[in-house]
Amino acid sequence: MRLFKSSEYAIRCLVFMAISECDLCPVQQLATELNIPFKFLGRLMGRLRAAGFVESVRGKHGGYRIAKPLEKIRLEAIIDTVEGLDTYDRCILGFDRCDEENPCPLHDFWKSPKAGIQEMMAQVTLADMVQAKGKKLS
Amino acid sequence: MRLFKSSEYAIRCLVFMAISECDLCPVQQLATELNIPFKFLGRLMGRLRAAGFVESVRGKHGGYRIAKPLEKIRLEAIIDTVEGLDTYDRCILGFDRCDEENPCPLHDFWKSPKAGIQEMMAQVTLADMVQAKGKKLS
DNA sequence: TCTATATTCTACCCGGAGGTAGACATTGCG
DNA sequence: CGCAATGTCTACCTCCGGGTAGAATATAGA
Repeated sequence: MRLFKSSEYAIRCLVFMAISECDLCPVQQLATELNIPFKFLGRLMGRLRAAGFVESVRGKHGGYRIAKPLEKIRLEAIIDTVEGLDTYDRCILGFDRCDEENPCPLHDFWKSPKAGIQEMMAQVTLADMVQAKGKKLS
Repeated sequence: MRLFKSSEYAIRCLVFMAISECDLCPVQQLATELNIPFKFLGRLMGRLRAAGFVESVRGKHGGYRIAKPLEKIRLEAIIDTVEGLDTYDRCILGFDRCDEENPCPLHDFWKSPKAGIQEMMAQVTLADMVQAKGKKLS
């Protein structure tokens, strides 16, 4: 079980920006502080911008800032934007049509753990992550 | 959250063999019945054999059969053999040292879902899967 | 206006999981 | 023996997530 590297990066950047004193964070700063490849992060931030999580200011002294209230940015939404949610709502054996009528051998055993993951992702917001006791970002 | 294709294949094959009337299952039969690439499955079965889950008989009328009591084959062990367990016991943000002393922003939220997955994998055995109400294998 | 610092866009490379092909080894059976 | 059916081994191909490089564009400030 692991997120895509891109999702990890996105979450760490959003938490960093939420905590940061600065208003605008240039990609260079995020990349350096969080130890993320600069060019790669540039593209990722563009996608977070397109999705409405952040807004950008171009040119000198530009950068990114969070564009919504922290409570309105759910973990689920971040992951959905970056990598999609389909892998978190599928049969653990990969079957397209695995349901109560025609379940795979792991269907019942997988139900509860899967629900746990989904519930967590649906409830936790950026505000929760910022208020959490842990702030390790690199 | 998803298993490697190889893990899905391994689980489906083991359940199929456990259910099957036949003693020996040739790879060709498994590949056809379960719709798995033949050559690919050949290699995978070799690894399941090396790990002791199945044993093989070469030559005409050969094939594979399960080599241990079904109750002694845990889901955890299958997955460990095929893809390793490290991705199921790590920080969800990918940090090497993320613990109670120095937790990441998701550490506390991730604890319970992660434990749910690990517990499920550690408890479910091949016998459980065979007895489950669901037997969808393709 | 010019320059430095930004974002943004496009093209390419790398490694690993999944998949394919073919040769080789082993064995039952006519 | 000789053939057919099987497992076993090695080499290669494909796709995609991750990562790199460079040019184009925008803008604050001297």
